[in-house]
Amino acid sequence: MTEAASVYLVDDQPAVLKAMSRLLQSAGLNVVTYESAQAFLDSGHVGKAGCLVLDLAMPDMDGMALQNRLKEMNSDLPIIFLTGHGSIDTGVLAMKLGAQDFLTKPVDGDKLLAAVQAACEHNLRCRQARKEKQAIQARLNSLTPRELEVLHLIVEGKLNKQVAAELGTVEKTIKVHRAKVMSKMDVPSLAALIHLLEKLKT
Amino acid sequence: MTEAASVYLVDDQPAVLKAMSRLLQSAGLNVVTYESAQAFLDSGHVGKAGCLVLDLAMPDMDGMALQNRLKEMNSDLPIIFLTGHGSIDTGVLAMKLGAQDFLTKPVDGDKLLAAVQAACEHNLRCRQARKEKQAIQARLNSLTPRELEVLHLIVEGKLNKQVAAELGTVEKTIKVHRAKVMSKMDVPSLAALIHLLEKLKT
DNA sequence: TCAGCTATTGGACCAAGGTCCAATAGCGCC
DNA sequence: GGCGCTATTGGACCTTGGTCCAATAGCTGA
Repeated sequence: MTEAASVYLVDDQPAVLKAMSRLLQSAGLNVVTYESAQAFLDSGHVGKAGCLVLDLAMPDMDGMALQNRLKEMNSDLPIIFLTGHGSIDTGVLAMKLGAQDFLTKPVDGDKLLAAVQAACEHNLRCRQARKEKQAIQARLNSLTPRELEVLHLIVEGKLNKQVAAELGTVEKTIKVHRAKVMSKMDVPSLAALIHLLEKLKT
Repeated sequence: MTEAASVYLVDDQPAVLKAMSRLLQSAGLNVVTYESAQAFLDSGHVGKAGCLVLDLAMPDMDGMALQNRLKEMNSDLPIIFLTGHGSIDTGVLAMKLGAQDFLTKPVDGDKLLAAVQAACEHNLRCRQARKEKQAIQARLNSLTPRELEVLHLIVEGKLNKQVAAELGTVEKTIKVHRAKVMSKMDVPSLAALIHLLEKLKT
């Protein structure tokens, strides 16, 4: 049904990767490992389901830098940071920037698993919400510019005649556009249309 | 216009209170100080505008405990934690539980001021949103049970006749209830009504 | 150039919503 | 018992929305 979630492990120390990989796999999780942030970015797994377990301190691109990159890319992959010598400030900053969790090495297996679980669930919800939004957006994109104008005014609660006045045309024309909008957006009622657009906002 | 925001300082060390108080006041902020979490709770300032600057380690009730209490009380006062010897874990935990910020002592004056500014702005938005919700809720509460039933079905996009069938009555009756609903909720259109209820959800 | 999409409009007609006035019935409170 | 609120219903009437069929005009890509 839904795409299987994976845990993407990024750490510059192969030994750490190996150990954590074993831990997560023994809990029945799919694991993919990378030895650098760039390697993960290049892998094309950015938009996939699951979560990221990320070492904070790495050469070239460190964990926070990757977090920023992902943010720019509008990714919704939750990030669990791991750090050996992080400070309170970096931990707090990472959380403020939207990290899912921030754990210290040596990591407690149970904590990591719990964090990964929570992250995957969160990601699942995000992905579903995103999918839903995309479906709605696709329908919106199928509207002609004129239909879009009419849509906006209708959703604002304007009457057909008011819309007509605002757009410099007559009510009959608006009726046609309105019917087209309802049909293209695939909604049976004004209420459903508004609910649909509200979902897009959040 | 809007209630003046204050910074509520809680620390068990009077010297720290005094120093921070001076710092914040010199930036033009209203400051109120407390030497214990309980003292703040007793002060009745929980629902007021502003933000809380809270020492983490205190006898009796510590900072996190106060945070939990406020959460239970459904407060939207943002909390900025201060700590002398906090760990990464506590910092991350506090942020996960919704803290506005988590700073280490000795605190950098600029950082604290910036955090307080951000917190106050956040609080202002929260308070406005809450106020709006309360106003809507008040209108909802003025509806009779029957009107509420009708409201829900209408917002789902049902036709008057469908609502009537569902409630075991006739369309005429629903029209009356519907008119009452629109009047009591003070909206000019179905669209506005739905928008109003959507605001309540978030 | 022609087909297709878009925007526009007209007319007719039906369904649905909104608004008057008016009336009945149950229920709790003074 | 009477008053007020709530729920209910009827009828008349108007406005709005939705749906047919039909037609014109501009613009664009094949």
